[in-house]
Amino acid sequence: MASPTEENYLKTLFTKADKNGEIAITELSQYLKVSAPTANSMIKNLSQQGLVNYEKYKLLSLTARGKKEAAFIIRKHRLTEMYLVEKMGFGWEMVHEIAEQIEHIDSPRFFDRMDELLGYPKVDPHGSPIPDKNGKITAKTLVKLSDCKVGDTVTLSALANSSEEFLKYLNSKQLQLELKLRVEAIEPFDQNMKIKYLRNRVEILSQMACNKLLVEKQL
Amino acid sequence: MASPTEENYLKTLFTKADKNGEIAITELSQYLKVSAPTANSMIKNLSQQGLVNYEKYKLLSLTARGKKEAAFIIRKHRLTEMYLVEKMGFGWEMVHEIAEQIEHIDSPRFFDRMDELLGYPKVDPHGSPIPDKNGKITAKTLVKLSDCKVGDTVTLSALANSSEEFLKYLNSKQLQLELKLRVEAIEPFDQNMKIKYLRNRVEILSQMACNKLLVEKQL
DNA sequence: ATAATAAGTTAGATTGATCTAAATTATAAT
DNA sequence: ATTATAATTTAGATCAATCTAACTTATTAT
Ligand SMILES: [Mn+2]
Ligand SMILES: [Mn+2]
Ligand SMILES: [Mn+2]
Ligand SMILES: [Mn+2]
Repeated sequence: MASPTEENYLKTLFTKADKNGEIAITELSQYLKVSAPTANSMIKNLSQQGLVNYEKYKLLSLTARGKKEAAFIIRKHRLTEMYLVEKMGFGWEMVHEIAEQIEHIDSPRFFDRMDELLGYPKVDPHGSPIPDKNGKITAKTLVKLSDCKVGDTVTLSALANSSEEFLKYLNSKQLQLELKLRVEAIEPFDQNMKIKYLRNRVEILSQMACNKLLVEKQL
Repeated sequence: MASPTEENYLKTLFTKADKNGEIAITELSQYLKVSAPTANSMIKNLSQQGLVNYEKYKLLSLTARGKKEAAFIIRKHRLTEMYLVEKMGFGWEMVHEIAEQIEHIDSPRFFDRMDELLGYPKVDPHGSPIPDKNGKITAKTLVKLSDCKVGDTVTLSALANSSEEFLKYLNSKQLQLELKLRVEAIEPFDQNMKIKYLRNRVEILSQMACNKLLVEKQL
C-alpha cells in the first residue's frame, strides 16, 4: 500500500531515530533530501495512516504499526544487499544503491525466496541485522572498537556507517567482517589505534574510523 | 531518465505495434489500463522527447531512439525473467509480475551481471528474444504450430502469448520449450491437433492453443 | 452524400510529491 | 524577561499522472 516515497520515510524514521525512537522533522527532511515543508506534509499523511506519532512542534516517532512496516522494508533492503553480495558477486560497497531501489518491489515471494536461497541470514553484508518475516529484529550487543583497550582481542562484526567512502577505505586495508582484531596500542594524544589482524598486518586507525567499527569481544 | 510510467509506454508501444510498427492510441491506452486522454497527453510528452512519432489522429510509432530505449527496457524485463527462472527457481508462470517491477531498476551493472551469470542468454523463459547491450534483437523466424501439417516434427521454441493462464495450461500438459513435437493428426472440422511428445505422450490441442505455440521445423 | 458511430482530442479537475516565501512557535542568549 | 535565533508550520504554486465530460475529426453504413 505504501508508495516508495512513504517507504523511504518509514525506513529513515526507523534507522535514524535516537535511543528513544525520536527524531526532529528537519533532521528527517535532511536525510531524505527534501525540504522541511515537504517532510511536514508527508508526516501528516503518515500520522493520518496511523504509522507515525505526530504532534505539532514535537519530535516524531513511529507507532507500533509504523515500526512493523519499517522493519519489513528494512528486511527487503538488507536481504537484497546480502543476495547481491553472496549470490551475485557484488562488493559490499556497491550494493546499497541497488538495494535502495529493489527494497520497493512488491513481492513477498521474491524476498522470501532470496531469504531461503541465502539460508536465512541474520545480518546484511555490513553486519546490520535483518528483520525476520514477522518484522522482529534480533541484534547482538556490540561495542565500538574505539571503546576497547590495549590487549583486547575482538571480532569485527558490523559497521556503524556504511558509506561507500568508508567501505572503500576498509577494502584498501583488507578489513572485512568476522576478522579478528587485536588492539596493540592506543595513542594517548588522538586515540589513534594500532590494530593487528590477518596474521601480521598492522594498521593505525583513526578514532573516527574506530568509532564506526563495531566489534564483539571474543567469540 | 524515463520514469517507470514512460518506460511502460515505450515497452508497450514496442511489443504491441503491428507489422508496420504502428498502433492506435486507444489500443495502447487499453493495454496500459489508462484512459485515452491520459495516453494522449503522455504520447505528446514522449513525442516532445523525440521518442514517439505523433501526428494528430494518425497511428503512433516509435522513433529510432524510442525503439532503442524500448529495447533496453525489454532487455531488463527478459533478463530478469530468465534470472528468476534459472537462478532463483521460479516457475515460468510466476516471473512476469516480478519482472514488470524490476525492469524499472536503474542499474546497468545489475542487469549486466545477471546477463553474465546467465551466460548471455538469447531468449527469455517464454522464448522471446533478449535484446543485447546495444539494443539489437536477433529473433529466429518461427512458425505457429497451427500452421504445421500432419507428420511435421518440430521444436517448441516460443510462445506468442505468455499469460499466466496459458502457462499453467502448458504446465498441466508438461509442455515446455525445447520439446520435440510431432503432429499426428489434424481434425478437419475445428483444426484441433493431435500432438505426440515426450516419448509417448499424446494430447489434443485446440487451434487456439496451437496458434500460440511457436515452433521451429527440425533442429 | 449524409448521417451515425467510433476514435481521438481538449478542457478542466484531482492527487501525490515537491518547492519557496512567509508566518508562527519554541529555544537559547543576553 | 526580552530578544534573537532556530525549528516548524502554513500558504500557495508547480509538475507528473491520472480522471470524466464535452467536443472534434475520421470512418462506416445507409
Ligand atoms: Mn544499505
Ligand atoms: Mn529506497
Ligand atoms: Mn514478461
Ligand atoms: Mn513495468
